[in-house]
Amino acid sequence: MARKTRTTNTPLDQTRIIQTALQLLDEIGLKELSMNKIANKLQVKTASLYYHIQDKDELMGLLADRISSSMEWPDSSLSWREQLGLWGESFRKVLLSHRDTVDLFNSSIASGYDRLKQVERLYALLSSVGFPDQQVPWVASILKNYVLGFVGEEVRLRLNADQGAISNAELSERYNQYYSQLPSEEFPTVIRLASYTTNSDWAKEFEFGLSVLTEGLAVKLQ
Amino acid sequence: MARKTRTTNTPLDQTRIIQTALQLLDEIGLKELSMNKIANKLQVKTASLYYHIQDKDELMGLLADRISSSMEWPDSSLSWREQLGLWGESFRKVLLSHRDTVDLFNSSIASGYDRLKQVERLYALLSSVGFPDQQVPWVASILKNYVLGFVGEEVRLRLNADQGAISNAELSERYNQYYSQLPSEEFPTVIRLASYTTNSDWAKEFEFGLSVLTEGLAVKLQ
DNA sequence: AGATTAATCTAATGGTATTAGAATAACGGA
DNA sequence: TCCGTTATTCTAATACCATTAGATTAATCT
Repeated sequence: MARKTRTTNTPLDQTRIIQTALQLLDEIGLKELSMNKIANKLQVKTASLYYHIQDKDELMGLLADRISSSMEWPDSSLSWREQLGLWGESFRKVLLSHRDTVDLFNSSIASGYDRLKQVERLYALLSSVGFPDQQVPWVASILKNYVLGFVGEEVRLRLNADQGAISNAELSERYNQYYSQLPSEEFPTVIRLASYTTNSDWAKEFEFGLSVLTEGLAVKLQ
Repeated sequence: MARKTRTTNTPLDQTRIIQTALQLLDEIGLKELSMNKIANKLQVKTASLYYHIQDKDELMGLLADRISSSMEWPDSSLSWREQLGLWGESFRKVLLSHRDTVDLFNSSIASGYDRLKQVERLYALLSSVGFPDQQVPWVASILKNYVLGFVGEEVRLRLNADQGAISNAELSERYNQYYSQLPSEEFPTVIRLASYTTNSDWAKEFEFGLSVLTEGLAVKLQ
């Protein structure tokens, strides 16, 4: 009965909170992720979190930063087209590495160290390629938005499939049915292309879009 | 004392709820928009809304649909490049016509009539341009994501300026200060380009990005 | 051992979406 | 004009949410 200190739990700190929040994010998704549930998982009362963190917004920013720290970068000896291609794949991989990462990135501004570091690297790449100073942030924004938009859609549609535990073919069939029952005079093209609106090869579509961008950028570079 | 029916308020219906919600959205923004506040503005108890609407998600979808119904479409006699340029401007205008419209569009799937109608029109345009059937949804997605991403960023940065009631030049100055205090060995490019990261002419940057896309698409069409 | 600081807790505030079931209003027919 | 039926709105409750002030406990230093 004399020893008290032994029973104490491992102390709380930002790193442990972020780690647990990230784990919980993958289990229940961003919309369900609450301070209460994070505290519960840490076997701690909710208010304790606020000693280590300002508010939920800050925690979300830290989460986003933590995730983007695992980004891999292409070898700078490659051609700029190859570098941009690999950058895109790498960024997409990061966004798919944890649940709802796209929403997380969209709901917090990139002010942490790791996310700013990605900006630095992309700026440097574009600058070395030959884009004029004014256009570098513009082009970076285009590229970033493309990947975020694409993966956002990819996840939304895949989730639709997963929540029903349904295969890609079945999902396609379901879409076909939905579109077919639309008034055919109002939506002829949507109906005609119904079978193409579901995708079986996301990587291929991703690469197609990225190549549209790089071709367009190549024109601007001339 | 005999007449009762006269004092009754105008009856509630979906249209009136949507109208009021839209008004309130512009006043307080999407994050503050709650069922309680909508009901208050309608001088009605919150539960009454649920007689006319399934849940908040449905209401948000109806809102998005209502907003996108005001989209204007370019004359189909123009060249496809001009049509895409005008389409982009028109879509951007819609997204700027009400507060937080980008977030609204991103948080609800396009299943209503008006939003599907926009998809139909864009598909038809791209199809008539000569894109193969498989690529039409891909290209449409690229274009839609570009505009959504751009305006999303535009609004985020403009909000930063507005909430402090600050001019564009002052915002630029503030960014300069923030970036300058970063470690210069870690962020040389970001610091060097600091003065270009704030924009004074959003329309111009928007057009630049859209032209990158159209040039890239032109290559694919060959 | 005592005092100081750091960390966590209790308890409360004021919000959120949603629902079941009671109360009221509107309407159609006798 | 009254009655019963249906359509609409209300009351009241549930189960959450983020955040904070202030009390309490644990850890550290002298």
